[in-house]
Amino acid sequence: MIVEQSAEERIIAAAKAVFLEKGMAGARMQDIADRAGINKALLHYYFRSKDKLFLIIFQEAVMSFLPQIQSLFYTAPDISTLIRGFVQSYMTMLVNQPYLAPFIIHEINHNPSSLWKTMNEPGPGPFPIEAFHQLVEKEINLGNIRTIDPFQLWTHMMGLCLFPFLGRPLMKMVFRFDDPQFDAFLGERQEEIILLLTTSLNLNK
Amino acid sequence: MIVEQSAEERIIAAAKAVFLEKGMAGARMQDIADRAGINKALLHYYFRSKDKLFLIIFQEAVMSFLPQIQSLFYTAPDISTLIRGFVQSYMTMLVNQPYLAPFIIHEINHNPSSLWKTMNEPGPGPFPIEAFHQLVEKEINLGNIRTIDPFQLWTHMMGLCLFPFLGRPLMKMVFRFDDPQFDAFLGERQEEIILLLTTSLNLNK
DNA sequence: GTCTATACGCAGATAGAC
DNA sequence: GTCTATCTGCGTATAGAC
Repeated sequence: MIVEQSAEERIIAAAKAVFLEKGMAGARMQDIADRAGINKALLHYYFRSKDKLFLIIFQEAVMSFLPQIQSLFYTAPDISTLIRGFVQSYMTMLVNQPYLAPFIIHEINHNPSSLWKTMNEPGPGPFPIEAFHQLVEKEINLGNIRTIDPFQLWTHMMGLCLFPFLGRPLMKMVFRFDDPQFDAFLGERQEEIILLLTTSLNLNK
Repeated sequence: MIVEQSAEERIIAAAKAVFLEKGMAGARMQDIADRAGINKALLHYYFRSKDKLFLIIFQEAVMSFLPQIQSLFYTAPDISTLIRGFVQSYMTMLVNQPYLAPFIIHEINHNPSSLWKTMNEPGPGPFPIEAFHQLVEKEINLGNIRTIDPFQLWTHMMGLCLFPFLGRPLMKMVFRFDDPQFDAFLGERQEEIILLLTTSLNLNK
């Protein structure tokens, strides 16, 4: 069933598509208006400026970019299950939103202040780093994994999952992959990352 | 001793600084002229357009971004030495060029065609993926490392080293690190990456 | 709320003097 | 080669009719 969208909803959807693909500096209000099926003036009627509209899209994007793994912490019986669940759900999300990672990386490096605006909002923080910290230390004390800095482990997980979505054009060129080959590579990568992390942490007893 | 630079050299240096910091869409010809100590007209005298100037800087950046590890292949006695040499030299380069990684990632995703122009130039290819492929397969056949797709290993190495330089603002926020803390984190990261890779490949006998 | 028309500033590129 | 002055188009934002 097709639902009628209000002008405001159509603008948000259009702005999200254009900003994520082109970035703040490359996006054009005209493109957003065209995609939403309205004209430029109406954009300024609903949202005063390009900056205001961008901030809304940016904040929404940051929230979906930072892994929402609170639930994983409370359901995963051990860190092996956590890693597996994280890698699978995070990479699936990235496959479905191919522009998200390059967008976030670019914008946080060029306008860090908008990142802080996002963080100073009410509600639960975007990522429970303390909980992750405690879980890793618990597993180390139990002798389940080797000694490792939780910050380093977090960076491993993020970097291993994210890089293919950031460097895709480069990798396609260096590897001489076409799109189907790259998709196959991504599919195999989930298990490879899980294997890499678990073997290094001594989880594959 | 201070060497006199020609106007053309000063422009290239200024363009490199501005383009890497702001990106193609965010860079301004006026900024480049100011930094080079000349005026806008002279930019167009030496380089016909912003696009032409950008392409020069972009090609140079890609060459320094793709690891130049040909020499490592011929001097490293084994893959453990290769990994260690790669991680140390690559991360040192990235520390010294903090804008390089975000710049490349953004531009290749927004103008992939310029990447192909870069690659179709004469001279040695930017990265000897075949040589890497053969080395990994040789080590697998010798029983020195576990079975692994060389493309996956390459992606591990790149992603693990690069991500902190791409997500720095995000990580500083999530980890609540200031600059000295982040630098210390980067220093420790080199050995952590080497440990992660070697233990997972069964190289730490 | 939605539109057309337009004001305003900015940035890339050029003309032409020296 | 290097400069000042200027042209031109584009993009954000606003004015005002309906």
